[in-house]
Amino acid sequence: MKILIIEDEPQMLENMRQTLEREQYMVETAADFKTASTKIGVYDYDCILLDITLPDGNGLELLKQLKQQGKGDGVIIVSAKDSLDDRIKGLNLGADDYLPKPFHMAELHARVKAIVRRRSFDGNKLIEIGNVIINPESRSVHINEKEVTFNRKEYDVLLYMISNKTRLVTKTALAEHVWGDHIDQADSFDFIYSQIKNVRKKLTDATATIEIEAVYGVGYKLQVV
Amino acid sequence: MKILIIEDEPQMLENMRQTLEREQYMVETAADFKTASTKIGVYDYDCILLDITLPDGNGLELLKQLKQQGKGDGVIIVSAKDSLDDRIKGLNLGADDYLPKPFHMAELHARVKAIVRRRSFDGNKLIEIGNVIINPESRSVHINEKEVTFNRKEYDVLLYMISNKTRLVTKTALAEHVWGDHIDQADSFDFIYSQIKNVRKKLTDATATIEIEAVYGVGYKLQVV
DNA sequence: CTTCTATAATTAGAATTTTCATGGCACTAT
DNA sequence: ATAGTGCCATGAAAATTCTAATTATAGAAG
Repeated sequence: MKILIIEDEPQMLENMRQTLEREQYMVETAADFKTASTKIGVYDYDCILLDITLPDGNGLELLKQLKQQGKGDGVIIVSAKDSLDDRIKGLNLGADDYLPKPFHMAELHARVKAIVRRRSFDGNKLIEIGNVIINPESRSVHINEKEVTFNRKEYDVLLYMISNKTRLVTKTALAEHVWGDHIDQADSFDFIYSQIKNVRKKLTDATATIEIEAVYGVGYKLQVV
Repeated sequence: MKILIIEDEPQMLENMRQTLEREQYMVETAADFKTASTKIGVYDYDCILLDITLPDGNGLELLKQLKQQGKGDGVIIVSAKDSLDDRIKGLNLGADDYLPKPFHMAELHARVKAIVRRRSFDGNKLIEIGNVIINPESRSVHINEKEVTFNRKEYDVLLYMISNKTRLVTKTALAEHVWGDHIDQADSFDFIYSQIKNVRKKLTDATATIEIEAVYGVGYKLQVV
């Protein structure tokens, strides 16, 4: 279950991220209009949390754009100004829900849950590539019918790679998604190398039919062999 | 067994809470439409006591909404105005029972008990995993044909783990279901560790064929051995 | 085409940090 | 008083990051 949070206030963003990550959602973030737009262009999200006031544009504008691209499903508008006007505008533009700030984190969780459930009744879907099967609900990985245990970061890395199929995954994307706020300014990606190594080992040890291939200078790509 | 009381009159609310807590129910409360809606979005309740007159909306409206979400089971409407009209409306909307104010607390207890028993698979049935058998109605646990006594929290933990079979249970989920809103920001999960410790001890002392396995960094999982 | 160079990636193992288990104690509500 | 529960201190275990040495890669220079 993949969620994009678009929010420019760092503290707020972090709270939201933590709340949702605790519930095992895959969270990605964007702090401005532009990054949000590009991310949505590349990935599909099950739910998008959209702050209206962004440094480089208006959230409603973005929503309009998304609707045109057919990517505007599962959008929850988050806004400081609970003006009836904005609310109506947002819902008219096709937002699925409207959440006025300030709100309790439980409230956030509730709204997201509602949207996600409404959109997909497949709480129990398995992700399968090659002979690798992931069950997100139990956080378990099966390779060749056998269960293989991955610890947290390893699992996150694998899941992220797999959910991007054979698309190229940049190291920054990987870092941002799996490590979140921990990255300061891409000083070094050593911690990624470590985890990639472990994941690869576990994959080959279990003779998986997928492998993680490095793309020099950019990142990694999944390869089905 | 988790119950939500939706009631805006503080004194009444307190009375109801005390009555039901005495009977070992896990009680949560909401004083208005909005918080009620939020809570139901996040948690699952075995029974919902719904006052019709709320400060920020009509209880029947909430019921309608719940039914649409598929969360409208086990609802008992509590209302001061015993108008035939409201009663019929409520039951037509799919409420399971209707309790006119004023009522005796014993009456409340009886109705709740009836609903809980009627609707749940746990009402009369036994839950069995490995050599562990739980009778939810009497809150008793049998392991290897022998009765083992679990304290309230211990029992709740065990029941929640078992009702999730071998699914992964995150610590937040456990906290929410067993401790309810007692925890605000879950800075530490020490209270979970304590109870897990006790439950494990009782399980192994009685040579149960199930065990609670920690999933590092995430939560717990039940294992049948 | 080959060699060179700077940068990137891999790897193993050490160091650190996080998470979990456990026993005992203190508080609370019977 | 007594049992249940949460809190704390401690230690153990596991996961993650860091370090440093090694190898691979792309592109420039010869």
